[in-house]
Amino acid sequence: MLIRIDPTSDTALYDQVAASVRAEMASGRLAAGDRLPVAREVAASLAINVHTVLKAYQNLRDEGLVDMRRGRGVVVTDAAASLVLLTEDIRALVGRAAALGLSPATLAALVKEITV
Amino acid sequence: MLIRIDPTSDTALYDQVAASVRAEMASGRLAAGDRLPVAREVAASLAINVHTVLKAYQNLRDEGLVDMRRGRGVVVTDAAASLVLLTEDIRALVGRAAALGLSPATLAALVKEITV
DNA sequence: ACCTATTTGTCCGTATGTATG
DNA sequence: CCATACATACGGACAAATAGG
Repeated sequence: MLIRIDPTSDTALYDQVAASVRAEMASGRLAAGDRLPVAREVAASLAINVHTVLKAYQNLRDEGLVDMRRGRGVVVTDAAASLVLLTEDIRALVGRAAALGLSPATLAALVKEITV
Repeated sequence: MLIRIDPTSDTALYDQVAASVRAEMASGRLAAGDRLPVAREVAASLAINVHTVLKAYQNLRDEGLVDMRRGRGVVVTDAAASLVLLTEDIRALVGRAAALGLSPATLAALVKEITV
């Protein structure tokens, strides 16, 4: 499992960690049943706090992407599979946007605006 | 605003705080537009940590019951009004359960089971 | 049935950032 | 510019659930 963060980014660390995990799910490298690395180890390897990693994991749990249990760890749920399908749709959308001369960034802005 | 906790209870402190606020909303003592007491003061008066209160508040925000903004505080949303209505339904349900010889505790267990 | 290691859950304390008024 | 109050991140400690020997 590869989790990366950019300390210079202005997005919250726990959001970066969660996004990193989601990306792994979307790519299929993390599938249902797979276990996420132990929070404390992730924190150590990224040189951030355990609480920060746990908050990321808990957010993923709130999204239904993982199950968390004491002594058992964090396990990817079936919901992660739909992320893979969603990714294909997103890619297609980005492609259509690109064909229209719209960058992924502006597309993201549009999506965000509509979501809100 | 009255927020009470029972240190001897086995439910998490932040859950007790959140439940206390929800009760105020359900009773109508806290209505839309009202402001929740500052987290730091609540923590001080209950002799618990600010984070514990903030976590309770953040949970309430995730439920859509309050709005939280830096420098402005925590404000009750319109969604709180529906809590009042819901309370009436709950009371009615408890009444029907009681008529059937079921205690609120067993009713709660049933509700929980169905929810899950 | 017991014990131990693992791993998340909760709580505390502190510090700094940042939007609001 | 200043005070307020939540947001984020760090650090540490102990509890509780799970798994495995």
